[in-house]
Amino acid sequence: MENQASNGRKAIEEELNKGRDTANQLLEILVHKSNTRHTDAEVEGLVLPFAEDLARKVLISFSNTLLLLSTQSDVSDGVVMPVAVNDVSSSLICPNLEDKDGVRKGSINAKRRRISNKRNAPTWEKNSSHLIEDGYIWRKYGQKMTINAKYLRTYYRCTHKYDQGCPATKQVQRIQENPPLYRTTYYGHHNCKISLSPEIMLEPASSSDSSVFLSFSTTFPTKEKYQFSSSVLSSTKQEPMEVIPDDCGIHNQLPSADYNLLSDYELDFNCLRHDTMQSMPSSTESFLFDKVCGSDMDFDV
DNA sequence: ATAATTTGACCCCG
DNA sequence: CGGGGTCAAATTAT
Repeated sequence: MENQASNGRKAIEEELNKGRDTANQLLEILVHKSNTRHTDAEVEGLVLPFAEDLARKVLISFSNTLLLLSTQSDVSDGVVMPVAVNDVSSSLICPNLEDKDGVRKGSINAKRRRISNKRNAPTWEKNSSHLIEDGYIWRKYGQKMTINAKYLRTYYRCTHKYDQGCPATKQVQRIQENPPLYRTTYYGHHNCKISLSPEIMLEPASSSDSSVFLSFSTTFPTKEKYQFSSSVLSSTKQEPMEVIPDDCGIHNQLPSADYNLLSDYELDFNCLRHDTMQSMPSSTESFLFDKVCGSDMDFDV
């Protein structure tokens, strides 16, 4: 019992640390942005999405912390396990931004002429020790063994490609086995509209119960949902082939625990959709603040 | 029943 | 022609 409490405390600390780290990353991005000359389009198309991602993570950390705090005082509702928030050391590479050493000056000009080719320059890419969830719903449409990669590469497109004509795609390339490492490369931008629950909108100034994301807990009455969403991540759904069953031992600590936290895995509520998709057609699909930067790029079209 | 994944074929492009 | 990306029919999951 005291153990639980200390576990909870530890988890809280971890969450806070994580939030701090993420905020630092965000700061770095912003500083880097202002130190480097980028066109608006570059900032908008490359920097923003990542910054947004980081901001989201910060918010998640807040939410998790709050959740932990509230759960701690009400232990009967569920056991809070330390979610082994093994730092999601994910590094981001913005391929288009990387040439700050003057390697390729033309990119600024090239920003709009990518229409010619189908395979455009990546929007951004990210290495991660786990499968990235980014808040969007992806549909796998292929996989390939590429010539000089030892591992499979899988191809995903936005689920709304056909019903909304959303052009976004991504590739996930496993680049390392032992400490699992994936490179996720995004192409194109989402223009799909997702029904967005107003509660989920970012509302920095709400003073009282600012647990913005905790609205999930109200959206989903039972904690099964949480379990579901957390397990789905590491097991089947997303990257069946490529998924590593025992995600770098992150879950090792947790027997069958129903930890209610949103770990970085669940970070993006994408996964929550799995149980809603059939049953509730117009449901508040529950995720995404992506609307925030919904100024769909000047790209293409 | 519908939706997602699997997987070999197909289709460019260099 | 080969490689990488996508399609689509069959299969599997929900």
